[in-house]
This record gives sequence, C-alpha cells and structure tokens, in this order.
Amino acid sequence: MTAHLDKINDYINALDKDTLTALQNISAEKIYKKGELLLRQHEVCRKSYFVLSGIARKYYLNDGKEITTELFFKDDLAVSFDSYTLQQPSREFIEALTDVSVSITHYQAFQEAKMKYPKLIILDLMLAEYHAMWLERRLFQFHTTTATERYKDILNRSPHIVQTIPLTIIASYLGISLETLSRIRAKI
Amino acid sequence: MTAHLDKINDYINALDKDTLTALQNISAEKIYKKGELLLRQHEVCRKSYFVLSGIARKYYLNDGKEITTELFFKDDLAVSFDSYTLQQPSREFIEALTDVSVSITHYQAFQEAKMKYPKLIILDLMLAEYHAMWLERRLFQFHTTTATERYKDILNRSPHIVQTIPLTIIASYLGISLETLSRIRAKI
DNA sequence: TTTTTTATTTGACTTAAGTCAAATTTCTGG
DNA sequence: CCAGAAATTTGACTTAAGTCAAATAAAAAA
Repeated sequence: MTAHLDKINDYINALDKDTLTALQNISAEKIYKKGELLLRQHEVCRKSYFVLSGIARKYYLNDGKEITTELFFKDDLAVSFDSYTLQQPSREFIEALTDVSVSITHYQAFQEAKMKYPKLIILDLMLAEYHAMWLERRLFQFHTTTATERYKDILNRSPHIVQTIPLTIIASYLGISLETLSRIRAKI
Repeated sequence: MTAHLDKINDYINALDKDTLTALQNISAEKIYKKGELLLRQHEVCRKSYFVLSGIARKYYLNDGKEITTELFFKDDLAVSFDSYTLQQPSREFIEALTDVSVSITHYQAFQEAKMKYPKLIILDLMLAEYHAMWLERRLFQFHTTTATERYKDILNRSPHIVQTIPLTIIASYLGISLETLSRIRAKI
C-alpha cells in the first residue's frame, strides 16, 4: 500500500474537516524501535500503520529465507493487505527497519467510522486502488526488466534506501539473491 | 479483476434490489467474436466488461511479443485496471479468445450511479480489494514456485483452459517461453 | 482432400541467476 | 579501541530457463 505517486495528499483532500477529525480521533501515535515487529506471521492484521517517520518492511518466510515484499516510508500505509482486508491470519511479518513512528488505526474502529463518515469509504477505495496499481507495476517490472535494471531503478528513485537498508533485504525485494546483487553492484 | 474466489455472489449480495436494478439500467449486453479486441493499447478503458460467457485475455506488447497478464472467464470483470481507474491511456489490450458475451457498463455512468446508490461504492471497493489480493497471490506465486509448478497448478485449477487456449498465451501468462512450456509438458 | 498456415515439439547452445563455500570488510557492544 | 558478530564480496560450479533454428503436427482454407 505504498503511495508511490505521492497521492496521500489526494486522499486527504478528498476528506472534509469533520471526517479528518473523526479519523484522527480513532488513531494513536506509537514508536517502534528498530528490529521490532509491528505484525507477526499467523496474527490477524487488526491495525493499519500510517508511517510518520522511519522505514518498515513487510516480508514472508520461504524455506526459512526472508522475502521482502514491500518497503514503507513516510506517508505510506503499512498493512498486510489480505490479512487486513479479510481479517484472517497473515502470511507476512511487518518489521521496523529503523526506529519508526506510526499513526495506528484499528480495523474495527475504522469500519465503524465508515458508517458515520461515508467519505472514509472513498479513502478506503482509493487506498485499495493505489495498492492494486502499485502491484501491477511491480508485476510488470518483474516481467520486463532484468535484476540490474531493477537495481538501477531503485538507486534512481531512492538512493537513501540503499544506504540505510541491508543488502539482503534489498536483494529479496528485487527478487534476486544477495550474491547476485553484490555482483551487480560490483559491475556498475 | 478476476473473482477467483467466486466472490461475485458476495458482491451481488451486498447490493439491494434498487441498486442492482440501477446497475442493470446502465449496462448493456454485447457479443464479441473470437479475435476481436475489446480494448486497444493507448485507448482509455472507458467501459468495464462483465463476462457472461466465453474467455477473454488482457495482454501488453514487450519487444513485439504479447505478454498475457490476465485471463477472464464467466463472472469475471474485464478491465485494464489502471487505465479504467485513472481514465488514462491503456498499456494493455483486451481480446476475445473465444466468442465472448459481456455486460458492458460505462465508467462515467457508473461514477454517476455511485452518487445516487452509495452501495455501488462498496461494490467498487470490493472489486479493487479482490483485484489487489489476486495480484498479491500472483506475485507470491512467481517468487515461490517454478514454472513447472505453476503449470501444474493451472492444470489442476482449470484443465479446460489448457484445451482451449494456444500454448503461446499460456506460456506468457506463466511468465515463461513457449519452448519451455512445451518441454515442461513433455516431461509431465 | 490437399494445400497452406499456424501451433507445437525438439535440438543445440547461451545466459542470467542460484548455490555453496570461503574470504573480507564493516559494524557494534563491551 | 578491540573482539566478535554481521554484512558484503569473491570464487567456482550448477541450473532453470531463454534464444535461435529446424522439424513435425494440427488446424483452417481452398
């Protein structure tokens, strides 16, 4: 649910003051230390985490290996999408990669707020739509680009990522092994 | 936007009779012959196609090669998601693989209907959510399975697909070359 | 039914990326 | 500041899948 297109402002603009206040009333800030888990595998994702500062990631385990599926920065909404949407156990973990400050909203409270403030449904819709479009772009990229191109792309878009985050995590996010990424870096 | 979990009934159940009638009033049936295009690249996807019978696919061109990204069967809603959502030119084509009967709804008419029948917004939300979850599963499958496993999976789920649809299309849908798919088939 | 086109298979070779193992480099806690 | 741990690089080898080309097989058209 990464707002790559800086659309968070669009979302917020779609809300009137009352609705925004209502949303704030059911949200609370919290800080997670680097390495802490916001969500564990098998837990139901009952909260959404709007990132105020810091970096988090979502990952799952495959043969004991951690595969990172999403990185969350400022203004991104961190959830395990299907676990949150269907309120069923999560395949994925969410972890703080740095100290992370988030605004937390409970699923249940948000559902109730939607009854009273229907504009929140529009917000919900926009977030689902942007997440779907983000996933389509990612799928498209995996089909059409090589690992080297994907790495260059991430370097362009967010050079700070590469500084801050261990290579293992970047590699799995790009869908390649740690060693392959290291070799790509050596060649560039 | 493939309703793999047979959730279309859920969608419909979420609608009251008036809303359903309203939706029908802005929809019209049409039949496309095998090979006809429902949507061309660079066109804006101004309609959604609810499949009543037959099979369609969505694809894009990469180096002149057709890459199939989605197959649409009965009860699936065929659209180019980002083109439809943002009303911007489509990267993708939608093509009838067999004669296809669809119920067509115009984007604009649907947007207007949502004003009057807010439950349609819920329908919209559910469709976006299920599309996002379908994309996540597909991405997960590409990361965690080999081409052989993906082919076996499609064989299990929908053996009729393999009968009806040319191998080139199945291969590109599985993310592999035609020759690789042929070799996989020879081994099984 | 025969021809022509299209779809599928098979062969030979290449390549991007994976795996396992070991060597460095960098970071971090005491 | 140093020892131990963690992260990164490098080497040697394997493998899944791609590419290009040619041979069959199947389907559509004449």
